[in-house]
Amino acid sequence: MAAGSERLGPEAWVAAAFPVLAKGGLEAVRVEPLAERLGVTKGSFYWHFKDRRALLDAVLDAWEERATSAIIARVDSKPGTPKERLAVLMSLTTSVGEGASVEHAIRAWGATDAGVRRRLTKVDETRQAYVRDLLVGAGLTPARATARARILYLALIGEFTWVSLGGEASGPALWKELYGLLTDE
Amino acid sequence: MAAGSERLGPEAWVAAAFPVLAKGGLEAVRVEPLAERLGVTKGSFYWHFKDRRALLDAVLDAWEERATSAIIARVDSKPGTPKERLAVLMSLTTSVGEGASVEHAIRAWGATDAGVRRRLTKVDETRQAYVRDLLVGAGLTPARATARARILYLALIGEFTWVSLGGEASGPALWKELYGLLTDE
DNA sequence: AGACCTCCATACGCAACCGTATGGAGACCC
DNA sequence: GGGTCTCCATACGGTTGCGTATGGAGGTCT
Repeated sequence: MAAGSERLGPEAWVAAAFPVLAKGGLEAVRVEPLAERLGVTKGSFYWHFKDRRALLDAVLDAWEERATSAIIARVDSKPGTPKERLAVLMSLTTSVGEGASVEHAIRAWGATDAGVRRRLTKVDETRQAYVRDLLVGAGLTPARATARARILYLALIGEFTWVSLGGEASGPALWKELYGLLTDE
Repeated sequence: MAAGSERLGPEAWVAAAFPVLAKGGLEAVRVEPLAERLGVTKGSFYWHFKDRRALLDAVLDAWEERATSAIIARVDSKPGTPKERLAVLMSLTTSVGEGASVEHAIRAWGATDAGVRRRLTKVDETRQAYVRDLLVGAGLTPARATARARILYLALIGEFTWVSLGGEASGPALWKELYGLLTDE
C-alpha cells in the first residue's frame, strides 16, 4: 500500500540484493524476504528470473563489472607515473564503504561454491597483475614486483574483511606507510 | 551400522563441527546433518546442548583457545630475539592448513553476528598487540610498529581468505620479503 | 470493443530444519 | 532384580523458504 507502485525489472531485484548481501551475507539473499522488501510477491520474482541462482549470477555479474573493470578504467584514465597511479589505486580501493562488505560476503560465498571461486580467482589475478605492472613500471624487478603486489593485495583483502566486520578503516597514514615500503621510499 | 558405537560427549559434536564449518561455512553446521554424520539422531544432540547456538558457542570457545592463546604460547616458549620470534610467528601462522578455512568461516560469520564480532575483535587486538610488541622490541618506533603490525595482520587475514578459497599458499619467499620490509632489512 | 501481452497476486505442494515430548536400552548401584 | 541415571531413538508440530500453477489487472494495438 502506498509504496512506490512502479513496475519492476530484473535490475531492481539485483539492486535490492546488494545491501542485503552486504549486511546479511549470502544466506540472507532469499526470494521471499526480498520480495517483501520490494513490496511485491515472489510471483514477480519468478517472472524475471528462472530461480534464485539466476539472481545470484546476475549479482555476481554486476559486482564483477563494478569492482574490477570500473576501478581499473578509472585509474587508467588518469595519466601519471606508475607510482602516482598506484597511490590513486590504493586510495580508491580503500574507501569503498559498502563495497567492502559486498566483497567480503562474496568471498565467504566462494568457500562453498566452485563457480564463485572461479570468478574470484579471475578477479584476483586481474587485480594483482595490474598492481604488479605498476610496480614493474616503478622500477622493481619482476620477481619483487610480483611478491609485493601479492602483499598489497592480501592486505587489501584483509582490510575489506576488517572494515566489513566493524573495524575502523586503517586510514591514509597506514596506506602511506605500506606504499613507502612497497616502493622503497 | 558397524560405526563406532561409542557414546558421545559434547566434545565429539564440537570436533565434528570444525571440518563442516571449514568446508561449508556456518550454514552447514546444522543439527540434523551433523547427527547423521555422527551416526546418531538429534535426540543425542539436545541431550548435550540446549540448542544449536550452544554448539556454536562451544565451537567458538575451542577456536579462540587454539587459534590465539596456543600459538602465542608456543612462540613465547622459545627464546630468541624479537625478530627471530617474529619469523617464528609468521612461519607458524602461515602453515595452518584447515585452520585457515575455519578462521575464514568464522570471519564470514562475524558479518552477521555481533557476538562473534566482539570475539573476533578481541582476538584481532590480542594478535596485533603481540606483533606490535615484537616490532617495538626490534627497534621500531611505537607508531611505526603499530602501523606495520596492522599491515602484517591484514596480510595474514588476506592469506587465510586466499588459501581457504583454493589459492595456493603464498610461500616462504613472499613472507620473507614481507619480513624484510617490516624490519627494514 | 476485443484480443493480447506484461507484470504481479494468490494458492499450493514439497523439503529441510528447529526444538520438544516421551519412552526405551544399557550400565551401575545396592 | 528393582531403582536410577545417562544417553539416545522416535515421533510430532511449527517455521521458512523454494519453485509451480493459474488467474487477474492494466496497458497496447487494431
